[in-house]
Amino acid sequence: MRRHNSALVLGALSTAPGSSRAAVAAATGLTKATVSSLVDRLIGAGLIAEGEVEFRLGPGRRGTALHLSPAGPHGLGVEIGVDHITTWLVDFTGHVRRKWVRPGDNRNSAPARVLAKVATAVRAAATEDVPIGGVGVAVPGLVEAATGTLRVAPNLGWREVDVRDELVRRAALDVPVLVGNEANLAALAELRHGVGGRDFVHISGEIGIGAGIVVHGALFEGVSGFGGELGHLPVDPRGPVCGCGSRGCLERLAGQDRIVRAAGVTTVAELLTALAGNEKAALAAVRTAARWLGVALSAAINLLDLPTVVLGGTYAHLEPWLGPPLAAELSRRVLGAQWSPVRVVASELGADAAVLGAAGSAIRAILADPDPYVASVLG
Amino acid sequence: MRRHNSALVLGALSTAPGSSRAAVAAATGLTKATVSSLVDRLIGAGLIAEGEVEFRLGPGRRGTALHLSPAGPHGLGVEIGVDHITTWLVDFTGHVRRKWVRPGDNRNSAPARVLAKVATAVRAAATEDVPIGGVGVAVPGLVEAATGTLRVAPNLGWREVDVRDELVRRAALDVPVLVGNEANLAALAELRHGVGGRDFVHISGEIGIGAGIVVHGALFEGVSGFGGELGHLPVDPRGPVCGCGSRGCLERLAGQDRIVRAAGVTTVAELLTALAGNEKAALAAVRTAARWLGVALSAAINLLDLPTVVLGGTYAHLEPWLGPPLAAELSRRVLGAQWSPVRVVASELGADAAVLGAAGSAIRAILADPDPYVASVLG
DNA sequence: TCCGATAAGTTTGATGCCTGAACTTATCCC
DNA sequence: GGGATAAGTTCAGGCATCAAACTTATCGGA
Repeated sequence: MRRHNSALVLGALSTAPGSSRAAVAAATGLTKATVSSLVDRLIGAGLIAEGEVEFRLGPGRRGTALHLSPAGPHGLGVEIGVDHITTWLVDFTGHVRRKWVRPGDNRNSAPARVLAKVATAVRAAATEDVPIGGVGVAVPGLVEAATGTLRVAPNLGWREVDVRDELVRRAALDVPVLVGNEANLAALAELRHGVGGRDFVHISGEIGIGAGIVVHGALFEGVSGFGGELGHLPVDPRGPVCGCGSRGCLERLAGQDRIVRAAGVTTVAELLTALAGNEKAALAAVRTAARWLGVALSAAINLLDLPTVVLGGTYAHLEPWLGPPLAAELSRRVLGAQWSPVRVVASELGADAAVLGAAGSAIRAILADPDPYVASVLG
Repeated sequence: MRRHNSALVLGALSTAPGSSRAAVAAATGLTKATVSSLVDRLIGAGLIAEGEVEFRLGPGRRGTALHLSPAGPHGLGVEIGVDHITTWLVDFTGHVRRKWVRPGDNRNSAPARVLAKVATAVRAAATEDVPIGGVGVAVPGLVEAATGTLRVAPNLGWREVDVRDELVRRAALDVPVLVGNEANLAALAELRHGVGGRDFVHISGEIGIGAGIVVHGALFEGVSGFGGELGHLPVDPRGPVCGCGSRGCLERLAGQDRIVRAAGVTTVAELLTALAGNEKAALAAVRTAARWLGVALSAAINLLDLPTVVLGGTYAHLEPWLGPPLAAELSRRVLGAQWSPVRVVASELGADAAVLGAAGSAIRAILADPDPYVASVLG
């Protein structure tokens, strides 16, 4: 009961920072008295801090602004990439406090070896003089959310790795560890820091194409956590064979590799230069990819009824060329488009969305249920 | 608090009817004392009834079985079809108490006219000597769940009809009225009475192809309630033009009409005869439809990570021929299939799943939050 | 400058629900 | 018949919420 209401209060302050106790009471439907006592407890645990006195015209006492405390529990985000391990320390309000990057070829290393490095990175971050509320780990593969097990990560060449348990053991952690798919966590970052609102599909195209689906402000992970595999939607049933065994997967037709090659260049940077120079092959390559993306996304939107598509990763940079034809394709293929047209926007988060989301997932867990953390602080 | 726990108790009895108070306490994590007092209240409101004394070996007092009361609030389900209005009265335990059917061509009638007939049917049902807990209305079109507004129903030729308000006004109802898409409500019926478990896509193919998505035992309706439009997934981007303005929609390639025509017959009955007689054209037509269905469903499953496909409506009858090639297509195209193969099963509910689900949605609302009903009974 | 009006935040007593423990009831088995 | 076991009830205690009264802070007009 108090547990639930504490989360309500934190939620109100998260969406409307700087609210007074009275404003929080109004927003949550609780009484001022209840909010007062909950806020006292949350301040005691270091989750909330008081700020300036409110500025407002007219009569009446001014409220004291409340906000999530920058000294509250920090989230530690880890991204295990193909050629790097990136670690970000993010404070309770969402600001990035510190960043580490360890380059290295993880593709050709045994999982145990890489996880040992991750554990070292986590232990190093834990020596910072701030409380750690949880660790989030982003992995480029299928993750079983409930257990934190990585089923398969094609680009790492990993299979059946119990990332959570391994990490808890090696880093001797006493805080929650959450493991998630890269694309899903990037979508979480978009939800917290981005422009997608509370309902969207976030597409992140690096080597593969992943999607994170956010509905009513919550990540939709599917039944066992394998949801959002947009890259393997069959968009051209008679199309080229894919590594997954199927045919005509989106990844083959609109993936970064395909676009770059069709444009007659070798890197994304070159592609962008070519596009800026209005080179025909590049423009056509992007337009074709947009069409295929449109087919896959219209499937997703007809099923899930989402108002917004956020282009992340490499696609964010291609948005000026990719966005309009994609939007056109969607307006043609989405059944409900005439009532609520689908918005296509570019993410502003860049390539680091996944680490940011990983750190954010740890913070989000505390926001959603602060009691365990509060209890651990207050004893 | 009590509100939430009352729902917990009802939920436990709904999944395990005949449990004793002690068993409910164990299942919910509440204490025996709490369960006792909650059960007293729910019996007083007529939601729960005591049954026989438990039969069990060994020492100790026997518990008294509890179950949802058949005299509890009934759900009234209405289906507004193209050529009929069907009304079912279903008791709190899920048993059908009475059925009414009013044939009539609703396709060529003004919504007001049809809704007047629906209101008459509802008032007639309300004269039965049982308490009505709510009304559910199934409509073949896009429904905005929050407001109960029908945005468009192509087969009825309706647009922008405020079904809920109209019906409340005309039938002078003082109980909740829920309006939902036919396919979504059919999926709810499958959840309550069917073989799909707690996570599945339910496909109902009549004139169009609709899908209801159930995840973690709850209907997934999307952001505004327009989800599950499987029929308009683009499965063959270069395929035939569809009435919706897109190209290669599933409905065109695997809809009932298409299968029947491709088989060289004119009705579903003839199709089934032809299949039973091993006629080549019929077998081929169904096999082709299965392939296209597989493409659309693999999109759905890659996105949503669902373990089961339930074939409803006409497809249920075709399952012996449709199921195996569909399952094969899915195992090829679904990325997670190697870890958790997708199960394809035929629904056993027949054509009436939507009405049943509509009635069930009213009952479900009370199970999920019995307090308003309890308060209305106990005053 | 003082005082009434307004609004934020706190204190206090009452209420309602859950809990744990003791108690009653019912049944088996020796 | 009595001990053991288990269901269900009673009762005192605790905790969170709430409404209402109260305190604090600020404005604006007399």
